[in-house]
Parts: sequence; structure tokens; C-alpha cells
Amino acid sequence: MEITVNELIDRCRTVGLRRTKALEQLLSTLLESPRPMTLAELAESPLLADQCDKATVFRLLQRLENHGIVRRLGLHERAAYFTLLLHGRHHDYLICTRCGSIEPVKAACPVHALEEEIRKTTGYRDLYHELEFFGTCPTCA
Amino acid sequence: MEITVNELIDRCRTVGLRRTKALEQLLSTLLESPRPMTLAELAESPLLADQCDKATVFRLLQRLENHGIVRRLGLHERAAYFTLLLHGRHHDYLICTRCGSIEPVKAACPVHALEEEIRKTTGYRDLYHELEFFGTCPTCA
DNA sequence: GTAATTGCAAATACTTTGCCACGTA
DNA sequence: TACGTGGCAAAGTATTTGCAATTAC
Repeated sequence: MEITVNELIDRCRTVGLRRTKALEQLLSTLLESPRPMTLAELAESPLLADQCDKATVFRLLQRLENHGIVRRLGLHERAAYFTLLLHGRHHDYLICTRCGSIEPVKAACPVHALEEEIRKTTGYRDLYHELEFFGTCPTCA
Repeated sequence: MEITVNELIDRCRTVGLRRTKALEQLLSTLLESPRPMTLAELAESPLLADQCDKATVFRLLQRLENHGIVRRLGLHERAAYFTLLLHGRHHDYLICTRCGSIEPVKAACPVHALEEEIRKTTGYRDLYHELEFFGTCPTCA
């Protein structure tokens, strides 16, 4: 059930992206990360730091987002966060407003029914949602 | 049940803020707006445009946020959004990823139970959440 | 009178683009 | 070869701060 980097790359290739070192390393890094990462974090991560420029990572993320492979999240910080769009991955987060730690919420997401209702009543298409909980974590309290 | 600007100002004064023209106009503007507004939107709004500098609006919002009178939202744009923190106001939004329109979701928010559960199981304090739905609005589709 | 508030200008932070060289198919 | 991709540097957009002047209390 675990998806591999190679499968991800195949998916990228089918949408027209080329297999480059930077793409491989970026996908690996995103796949390993338990939480969304910022452009800066990605560009400075071990696999990418000496590998390529921040602009390259930016443009890769842009392409991946356009093809629905990566999603850009707000998460309240000034910087945007990026995460792979995979079935079975958590997409709700619990964020400490003091130290900024981000962890996925383990429980099932309770908004699907509402999302369905919105789809029906408003006529919006391609709906998805973003849900974050903010608070002070036990360590900071 | 409608809260007035004067009541808001009273609330500000009790937390130590001074009654200034800029504060009054900012609160009025936020109170009138059916949706969160960015710093730029606020600074350029009719009541504030000729009244004060953007830095002033910024610092006011900062103070109001510190005192729990205003909340800063992500909403996916590069700019942050601000909204008054009032009982009975909607806090979930439906956002068009094409034209950027933002409207409050009318239905009841279904995440309170989960929020309560997170409070109990994780020990996070002062919890609140942010929920947004993204999609293509009927006009853009 | 005193401390909070403001305006202006400058500094930061993060993102995005231009242009030409390079690598993949 | 052809076109997507990459590096570097610069521009763009939004936020944040320093400091002296002003204003509310």
C-alpha cells in the first residue's frame, strides 16, 4: 500500500514532466516528511540543499501542484506549505501557535458530509477542504 | 443582538487601547464586512484610506489580535485576512480558486466534536480551528 | 505630563520571473 | 535537435520595524 518514489515519478512522467535529479529528490523528501513543508525547508533539506536552486524547487512545486500531485496549504504562516496529495494521508493538522509545531490529526475528518452538501447546494466544482486546529501545545503551556 | 461599534470600542478600552479615530474606523469597517479582509483592503477602504497609514492599520490589527478581538486567517492567499471574533459569526469559508471570491458557509460547522476530542486527548489549550472549502465557483466553471 | 499611538521611510521575508545555459527524450 | 528544465540574479508583493512627532488620557 506504501507508494514509492518511482511510482510518483511515473505519475509525473505521464503528465509530461521529465525525470530529473531535482524532481526525484523533491518527491523523496516530500514522501518522507510526516508533515507539510515550506519552500525554504524543502530547498534546504539534505537531499536538495546542494542539488538545486530554490527557484527550481519553486517551479517544480508549481508544476506538481498544477498536475494535482502536490497541494499548497496555508497553515497560517507567512510561508506556504506543500504536501503530496495521496490517498490515505492525513490532511488535517494540529498547530501550536507558540512554537509552530505541526502534527497531523489522527482522528477521521468530520467534514465530508458538509463538503458533499456544499457541492450540491452551491454548484461549486472540484471541492476540497483545508482544516487546521490551532492552540498551545502541552510543552508550551 | 447586533453588536455596535461602540460596544466594540468599549471592549477595546477595557483591555487598555485608546479611543482613536483609526481604531473606530477600523472596527466599523470590519463590522460591516461580510467576509474577512486583508490588510491592504482595510487600509484602502473608504473609511480608512485618507484616515491613516497602512502601518497603523497593521499595528491596530496586531493589538486587536493579541486581545482576542480580531482573528487572523490564512485563506490560502499570500496576504493574511482579518475578521472580528464575534459570537454567532460564521468562521468557515467557501473560496473560489479561480476568481478568489470568499463567502461564509451557511451550514453549521461539524468539527466541534473533534475539537473537543483533540482538546482531551492531546492536552492542547486554547483550541480553535480554521476550516475552508476550495473549489471552482459556478460563475468560473 | 506621560505613555500610547501614528506617519513615514526603510528593512525583512517570501515569492515569482527573465534570461540564457543545459539536459532529457 | 527540440523543448522542458535549471541556475543565477533581480523584481515583485506583503509584512514588519525604527524613530521622531503627535495625541489620548
